[in-house]
Amino acid sequence: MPELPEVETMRRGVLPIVGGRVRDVAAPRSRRLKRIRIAPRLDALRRRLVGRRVADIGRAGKRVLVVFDGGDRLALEPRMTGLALLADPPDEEHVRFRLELDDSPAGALLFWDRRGLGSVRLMSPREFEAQLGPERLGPDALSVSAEALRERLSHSRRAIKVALLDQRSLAGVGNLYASEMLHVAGIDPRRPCRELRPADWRRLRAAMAQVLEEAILHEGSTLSDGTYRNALNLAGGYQNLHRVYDRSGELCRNCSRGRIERIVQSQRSTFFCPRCQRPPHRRVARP
DNA sequence: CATATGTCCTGAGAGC
DNA sequence: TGCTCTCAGGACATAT
Repeated sequence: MPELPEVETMRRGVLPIVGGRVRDVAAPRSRRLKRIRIAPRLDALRRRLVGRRVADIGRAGKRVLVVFDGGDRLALEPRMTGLALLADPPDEEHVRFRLELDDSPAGALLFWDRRGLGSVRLMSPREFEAQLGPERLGPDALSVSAEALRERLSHSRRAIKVALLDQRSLAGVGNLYASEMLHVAGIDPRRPCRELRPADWRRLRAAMAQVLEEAILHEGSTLSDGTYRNALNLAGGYQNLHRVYDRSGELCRNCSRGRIERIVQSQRSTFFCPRCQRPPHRRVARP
């Protein structure tokens, strides 16, 4: 489930192809598996990309962007099980797309995706603006200010955990890191955004930066299914530092007394410590 | 307008 | 053992 830290790790891992020139593109077919979304069609993609140089590797929320000279961008969207790889893939069957390169230390950039919910899309600058511009994608969670965070979310009636997953409001946070950052901030995931106070937003912003930066340092989280890998097909290490995610019934690593609970919000699992993430005391009205 | 729900997809694991 | 069922949750389309 690549979220911001995993996708940022992919981005950094793919940086060696900057300067490379596209020799060809390929979308290997597996008889057994459905085809992932690739746009435009492969022949059009080939026409537009062969001969182009890779100018940069960027990131838009949870997508890796291969930026070509001329400004077109190839957006690799991993969704649940997608990987951007320079090394040999976990298996050949699930390789969905190849960008073959000259003048690059890596011969090819691969998009591998076991479940096939991901996509590969080439966008002109106009298309990029329409599909992944500020109208569609909120400020990046790694750099958002406390003020912008509050401005984007504080009017919502939704529970804070649910709102954090809305990519239009804030880009990059997914199910796992939403639980983790709310635990560090000491905020109950069920609290409606409108009831959070300025101090809560400041703590949340600090916890967000702390958790995401720490996770990037450890190259993301490889969960028990082992799917997520960096660009060299190596597992991440942040799963060993999870405070609440997938730790139901275990002791809280902060207070050592609460037991982590699992609840369901918007059909997704949320994990929290009922001791460390209590609802706030009501302010007592003075006479 | 904001928010909620259904859908896609594959493989792992549970239960019988 | 092998079958069926459920679940995981990204983003988007559709419904309320």
